Amino acid sequence: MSDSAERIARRLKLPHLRLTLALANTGQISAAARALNMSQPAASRMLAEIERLLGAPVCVRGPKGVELSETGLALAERARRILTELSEAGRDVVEISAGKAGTVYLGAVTAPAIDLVVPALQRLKSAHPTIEAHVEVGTSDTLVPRLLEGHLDFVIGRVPAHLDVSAFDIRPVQPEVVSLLVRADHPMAHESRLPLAALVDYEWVMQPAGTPLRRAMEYSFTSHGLAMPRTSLISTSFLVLLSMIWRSDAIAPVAEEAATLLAGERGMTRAIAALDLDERIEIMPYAMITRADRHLSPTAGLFYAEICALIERGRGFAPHAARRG
DNA sequence: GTCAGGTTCCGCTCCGCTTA
DNA sequence: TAAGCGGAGCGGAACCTGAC
Repeated sequence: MSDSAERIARRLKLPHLRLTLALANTGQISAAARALNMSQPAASRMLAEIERLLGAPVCVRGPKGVELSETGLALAERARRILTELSEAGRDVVEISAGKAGTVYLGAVTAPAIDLVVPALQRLKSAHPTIEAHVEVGTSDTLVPRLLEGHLDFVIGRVPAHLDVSAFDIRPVQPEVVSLLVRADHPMAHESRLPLAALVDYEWVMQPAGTPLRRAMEYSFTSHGLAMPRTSLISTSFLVLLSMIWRSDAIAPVAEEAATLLAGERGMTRAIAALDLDERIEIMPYAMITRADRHLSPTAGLFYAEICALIERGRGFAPHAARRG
């Protein structure tokens, strides 16, 4: 490390980082000051001190507020990570000193949320009754950025193509299989070994373009030389999807686990059925994803290990699994 | 001219260090 | 251990700047 970098590292304080981050979030010195419970002049002085220390402007002053400079943006990004780490450290200390499991924040795409997260929580609850899981279910495009921002401990999903995979520890699980849901009295509900070609004239409920499930369906149709069927509704909401197929002849592709939960032999409803396709449609494998530069909290580690154990026992990791160190 | 937002100046309080 | 000193941090008031 150079002398000037060493000098900056030695003199930069946590309030400096908090202010830089607050400036990034609010775009105003006065608003940042309010957010940090300090006066605006004090924040202004602290900002000048940071700029003196760095030897570069942190932000560009304007009549309606401030805009972070390149230096400011870089510092704010570091500040976000450092303050998140500190918050995580606090959580670790509380959990360890209390001698009990605390809270885990995780994200999952639909299938593993049903098939892995819920059973893992049930198993952990017997040994750790105080454990609490905050589960965000969504698409990988929304979940993985939240992992990077420090809002989630880990994600069960896929790393979006635009993100650098070296930022993550990735442990692939086996591929997801697609099921097609319809209402129970749908004209095709009782047909067996249906070819895709028999379904192209119906309306479909799809996930947004670019999502793995949508791409798997697009690939299946085009590989059979079929045109994509008419999409009447695009939604990531499972409830909206169910409402649509329940009220119409629409067909909705979902993860097999979700279909089993709803329409399986011991499923939750008799109003929904899964079509019997004559082929197996697979989505690219999802994975256990953690941030490469961050250790899991004790509780998150416990949850992660329980899910891995479930996978090992019941399903198995994909052959090319990359084990965490 | 008015308003919103930032800077500067001044004084107060708190805290750590030094010294008797 | 207590008193004195100096620096850091903060708030209030006044002032500056640019947009409308």
